[in-house]
Parts: sequence; structure tokens; C-alpha cells
Amino acid sequence: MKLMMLDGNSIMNRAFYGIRLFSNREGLYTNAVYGFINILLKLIDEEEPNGICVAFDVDAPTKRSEVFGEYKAHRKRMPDELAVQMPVIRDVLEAMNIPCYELAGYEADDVLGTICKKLTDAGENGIVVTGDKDSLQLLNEFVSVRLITTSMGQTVTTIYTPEVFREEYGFEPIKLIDHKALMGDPSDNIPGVKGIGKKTASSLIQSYGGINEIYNNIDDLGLRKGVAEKLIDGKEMAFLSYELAKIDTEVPIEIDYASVVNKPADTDKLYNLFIKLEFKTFLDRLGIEAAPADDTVTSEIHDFEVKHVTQSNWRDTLETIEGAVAVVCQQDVAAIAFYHKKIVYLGRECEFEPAQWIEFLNYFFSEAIPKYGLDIKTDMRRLLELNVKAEGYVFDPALCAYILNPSDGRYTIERLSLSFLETQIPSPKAYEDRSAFESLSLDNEAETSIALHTSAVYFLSLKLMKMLEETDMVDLYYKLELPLCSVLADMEHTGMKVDADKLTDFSEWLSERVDAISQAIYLHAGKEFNINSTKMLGEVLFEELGLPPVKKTKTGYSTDIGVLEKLKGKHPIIEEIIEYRQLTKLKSTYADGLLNMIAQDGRIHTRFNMMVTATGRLSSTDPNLQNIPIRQDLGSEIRKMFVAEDGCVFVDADYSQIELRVLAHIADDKAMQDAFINGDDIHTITASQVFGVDVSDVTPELRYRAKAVNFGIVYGISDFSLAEDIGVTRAEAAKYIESYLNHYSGIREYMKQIVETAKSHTYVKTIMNRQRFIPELSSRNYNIRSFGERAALNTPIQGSAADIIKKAMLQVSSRLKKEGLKSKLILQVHDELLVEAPEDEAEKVALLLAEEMENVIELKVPLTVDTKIGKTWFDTM
DNA sequence: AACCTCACG
DNA sequence: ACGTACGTGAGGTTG
Repeated sequence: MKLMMLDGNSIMNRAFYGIRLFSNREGLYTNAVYGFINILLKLIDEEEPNGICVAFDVDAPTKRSEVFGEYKAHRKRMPDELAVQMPVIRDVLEAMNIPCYELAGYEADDVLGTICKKLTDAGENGIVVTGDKDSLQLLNEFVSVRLITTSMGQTVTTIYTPEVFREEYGFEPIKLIDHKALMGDPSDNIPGVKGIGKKTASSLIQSYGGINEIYNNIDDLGLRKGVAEKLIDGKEMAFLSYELAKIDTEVPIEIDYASVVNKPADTDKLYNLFIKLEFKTFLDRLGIEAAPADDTVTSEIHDFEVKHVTQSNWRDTLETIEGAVAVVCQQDVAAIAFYHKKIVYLGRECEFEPAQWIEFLNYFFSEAIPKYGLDIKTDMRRLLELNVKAEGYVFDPALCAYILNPSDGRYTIERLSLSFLETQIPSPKAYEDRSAFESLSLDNEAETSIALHTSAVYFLSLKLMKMLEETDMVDLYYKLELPLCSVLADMEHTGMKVDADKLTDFSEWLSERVDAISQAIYLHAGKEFNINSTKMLGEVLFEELGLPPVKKTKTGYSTDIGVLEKLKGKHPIIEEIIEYRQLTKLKSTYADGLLNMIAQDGRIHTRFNMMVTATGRLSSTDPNLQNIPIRQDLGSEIRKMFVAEDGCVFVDADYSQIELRVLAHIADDKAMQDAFINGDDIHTITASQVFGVDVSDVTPELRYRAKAVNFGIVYGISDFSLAEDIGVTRAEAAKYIESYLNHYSGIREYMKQIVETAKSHTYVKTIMNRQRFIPELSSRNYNIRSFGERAALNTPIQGSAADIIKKAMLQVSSRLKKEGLKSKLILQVHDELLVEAPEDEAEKVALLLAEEMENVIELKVPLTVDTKIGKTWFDTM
């Protein structure tokens, strides 16, 4: 027999510290469990044992702590984030039919030692898996040890046999106990003999065998005087330490090792556990399928028939449809599927005449047919490309799942099915490629896959609608997020015109300057090197040129802008590098990056993602139009390349200080509200209050500092960071913050109260009830918990501002339509909306924008909007 | 894939 | 004693 015996605590510990902390959607930490299973599966592969068992420590006063008093008593407690995972791994092991052994008063290695003893007595083979070197004392001709260690961040496992051990230590494995008895082990509170270290202990054991041999003949061994004295002084400690270091192999526990043979896992149990833990990869790896169907949804989702709609029967079919249906669009809408009464209907472009297909699409996507769809904004945009305006969408389960938990990050059909229907469905890859789809016939895999997805979207919709009803985010979803989809689809479809020629010129101009500055840098460095490489740059600056390193990163020297600013003046190369960075950033990300994104129509069509941010903001990708340069002169040149269509201009409208106004409202701080109600410059007022000077005496420097404090407050300020930001001492920064909170006492109160509320509810919410769970708040790790507190503080502010501008977008969009204007909303940048307007509509649109944006919501302070008209985006600054 | 750096609100 | 402001996305290098 070959029995594999795992030290459960030791491996969980390794897994926990070796893998970054993560948790499932319920906030249950799962990283150690994940790592444990990973290690276990790998071991099974490599060792192919015919039996496996796991031993655990049991927290109880141990026999040893009674005998030896404090020595084992104050070992470090495991962190809560790990402790909560211990019962979980037991559940997993139980489902895998792997027995766990433990006994109150004994540690895992004692239990393992006892099993090893039994194996050895019977002449059977075993292998111990642990991260604890002490276990090497268990080695013998039947028992080997697989030691898991971490070296340079990599997990390394070493297989020890008695031979390997002797080679490395020069004595017998069992004498490891004597070795430790002499040298001690502070991490285990084993005292050892004072003055005897690793080297001396090793040579003593190598020469004389063990502590008995040493002490029995101590006067006759001819030891150096110092060593002999230390040994004699420490004799009592040595024997005490011996008992502490020895693994107990006589634990009174019933273990019939022969019965520990591999048994098949309880796949249903394991499936449910892995679903709960969100360990999809293990399901794949172990080939575990959905637990069969006492769950009604699980069976229903597969219970459908596929029928085709064709150009001769689609009208009749759609007439029979009463309830809502689901739709899955592909790329350029080669196929449409919808679900009704256990039938998935499939309409394929290749089975229609072109004109008939368009007619079918237009009818299907009319208001008359209520529909569910997954990621409907994307489908709407595809349809717009076919000149079909999609209406009648009533639900999007992905968007709903985002609203329910915006921190989750991914809302694919597979993830949603797994999370909400407890059903695993295949990835949609099978039909994502249109050519593949078209060539496939009726009974093929792709078609089944589409049908299954359609069915899944339907059942997901039912489930998530119910879940949404149980929250207070029903209005947020149906009145804000869902209608916003079509507004965003329109914006993406419209896009923004770019002057490609000008942009190309700019790119070339940048190239020349980059070349020139590179040469200057090489000259100062004394060699050519890759300036983009932080590694090489660090070597040049801090080793070859001998500049003082300011800050370190995980991997080496930091060379970020803060560091460079500090080095300014110490060497001419620094300013050149700053300029090089600025130029290359502009060239690669903006000039060249944007040129690559210009579509056939000469415009750039960004994607506004609605399901990314934890706070409710939008994000923009491919390209990101929400981070086009503006703060520096050279960078803002890029904005000159964004031009309005011929005969049109841009109307730009931005909220003034929306986040601070939201803060003044939420925190109900009268002093800050007064400033906004009076129409004062908030940073100047803040400066006057914080620094105790008259408003008329506020210098630009004081205003600048006050502004930094205002921003800092919104982010969950620390004196350290504020000091860093504005270049004053930490003590000075702390004074500013204190003074600020004294003058704005409502804000001090808010900061305190929101964190408490967040901790008791586990989430925070915005003005429009958008929620964000913050599991970090219950962490025992100071840094993680502090992060949670700052997020709790900031999310209601940033999120409410996001709510407000989203609502403004809906109103602006519908006003433009209602008034029959040709102007179109084309961009949102968090507190700013950009409209492309025919010249003769511009003035009217500017007023319309300001009016709608300012009156979105009634706060305790006014919302104010600045508008500007210009031919390019640059001109609207 | 992870890390660093830097662009925006 | 320790680490240090919220929310994003993109390009480049490195392992």
C-alpha cells in the first residue's frame, strides 16, 4: 500500500500565504481552500497513492501545554481570514471521501506520526506531505516525506527519504529531535541549549549520536571548554526541548490505515460545494457535471425543442408569442433565437431573402415584442449597424447581476448560470465565429449551444428579476440602468470624428522629438539602453550615475514621476527622462493609439462599459476616451484632433464640483452647504476656514492646498498622502485635516457614521440606492480593512455623482429627441457630457444641457453646470 | 500574466 | 510597527 498523509494545517497555511486573498460573491474567503485543492490534485497526479488521509490540529489545551506550561501556549493565532476556511476544506475533503483525523489535545504532526508508526510496524509504505521540517524525524525505510517550501515566491517540493536526509544533515532522521533539542526553535517556543546554534548542534550530533550519548559521557568527550559548559548549564533545557521537539507517535486515536483506500468522491456534494466556492476550474479539471435534476430550473433549462423560423412562417410564429422572449445576437446578427413555452425558435439570415430578413429584424425588435437579452447594449449597437433600432428590451440578467453585486467583475453567461442557476453550460465559443455557424447544419453542436444559451438567458432573467425585487434597487435598474443601454448604444454608434491627417502630423512631430531626446539621454548615460525599461533605467540612474534611490518597488528601483521630481536638479538626465516619458506616452497611447482606432467612417467608436466599476460609473475602452489629456499644454493638443462634423460644433457641459456638492448633501454639513448656496469658490472658502485667514487674503498657494484637502477628504484622506501630495510635512498635513474637520464638523460625523453603517450592513449605498458590498471591512488585516473604510467613505460620493449624470444623460437624450433636434450626445466623462450639434442648434442645446443637468435631482445644495461651445474638443476647455 | 507607469475624473 | 487617497484603461517590459 502507498498511503499519502497530509498535514492539513501546514498545507492550508502555505496555501493561504502563497495566494493572494480572495473570496466568493458572499464574501467568504476561499484562497487557502483553492490552494489546498490545487496542491492535493497535483500530488494525486504525481504520487498516485492508493490511499489519502489528512490530519488537523485541534485547538484545545494540549497535553504538552499542561506538562510544559507556557512553552507551546502562545503560538501565533491564525488570522481570521484563514480560520474561516478551515471548516470549508473539511467539507471539501468529506465530499472527496478523504478521511480527516484529529484528536483534541494533539497536533496534526502527532497524528501523522502515529499513523506512520502503525504503517512502519506493519511494513507498509507511506508518504507524509507537509511544510514543516520537523516531520523529517518520521523518515524511515517505509516512510518518505514530501516537504513543501516556498523559495523566491515559488512553491518547491522536495522528496525526502532517509538517504536524502543523511546526505543533507549527516545524521539519522530520528536524531533531528536531538538536533532541535540542542539548537532550539524560537518560532515553536522550543528553548534549546543557550549558546548552541545550528552548526554546533549538527557537529555534536554527527560526532556523538544524540543527547543521551552526549550527556552520559559529557566529561569524557573532550569537548571544547565553552561548549561543554554551555551543555552542562543547559542540560535541563535540552531534555525539556527534546520532549517538545519529539513528534508523538502514540496518539490514542483509532486509525485503521488499511481502510484508508481511495473512494470515489461524492460528485453531487462536491459539485454544490465548488459552485458555492466558485471553483469552476476544478469542476472542469475533475470532469464534474451538474448534479442531476431534482432542481427544477436545472432540468428546465435543458428541456426545450428547437424550431426554425423562416421567411414564410415568422409572422405566424411571432403572433403566437405572448410572454417575454429571450434573444441572443451574434456578431453581425447572423442568427436570432428566442424562447417561448419550451421552444427555442431559431431564425438564420441564410434562410431569408435580404429584404425579408430586415423586415423580420425590424418587427422582432419593435416595442411590440418584449424581450430579454444578455448584455443588451452590445446587441443594440450591432443592430444599429444594420440600421435596426432595438426596442422592447425589458430585462438584461447580466446588467441586473452587476447591479446586485458591482464588485464581481464578470457577468458572462457561464458565470451567471453557474452562480444563479447552479448549472454549468459550455462556453459560447462554439458559435461565436460566424463562418462556423453558417456552415453548420441543423442538428449540430453550435445550434444546440445557441439554443441552450437562449434558454439560459430566459431562466436567468426569471431568477434575477425575483432577486432584484427583494432589494430597493428596482427603480435604479428599470428607470436608470436599463434605459441607459440604448442611449449608450447610440453614443457608441455615433462616435466622434477625428482629424487623422493632423493626428499623423502630430505623431511624426513627436517621433522627431523622441529621437532627439533619446540621443541626449544616451549621451548623459554614456550608453544606449531601453529607456522604457524601468529595470535598465534604474540601473543607469542609481548604479551607474550614482543618484540616490528614493523609493523601491516590489521588483526594484522606482522611477515614477514622484521619484524623478525629487531627483530634479541633481543631474540633467532627469529632466530629459521626464520629457521622454511625456512624449512617448503621447505618441504611443494617444497619437498612434487613436489613429489605430479610426473606423471606416473616419470616426472613433469607443465602448462604454456599464458593468465594470464598483461604484456605478461608466468606463470607456477601445479606445478609452475618458482619459484624453487635458492637464498639460502639450497633451491637450490631442483634443484639437477631435473635431465636430462639418457644419457642427461641440457643446460641452460639465458639472462644477459635483462630488463635493454630493458630499455636502450626504454629510449634511451646513458650513459646506452655505458655501455652495452662496455660490462661493469652495476651495477659497475652505482655505480661508482651514488656515484662518480672510477670504481676500487667500493666496494661490493656500487655495491649492485647500483644494488638495478637499479632494483628499473625498478619497478618505491620510496625513501621509496629503503631505506627499502638497509637499508639506506630515505634521503640517495632519494639522490641516484636523482644522478642516473642525470647521466642517458634519463631514467628520459622516466619515465616522458611514464606516459604522457599512460595517453593520456590509454594504454602502448611493442617493439612488445603488449598493456596493465591502467585505474588506471585516478583515483583520489593517491595510485591507483601511482600504474598506476608504471605499465605504468614497463610494456613496462617487456613486451618487455617477447616478446623477446617468439620469441627466437619459433626460438630455429624450429632450433632444422630443424637441426634434439633430444634436447627438456622443461622450460622457464622469462629470461632463459632450454633444455634437449643428451650428444653428448649439446655443439652444447649451441651455438645454444646463437645464436638464442642473435639475436632475434636488439636493440641499444647487448643482451648477458650465457649458462651452467649440469647433474642436480643445476649444471647449 | 504581473508589474510599472501614467493618462483622466 | 506598518503602509499610506477613490475610481478607471492602455502601453510597455519582464518573467
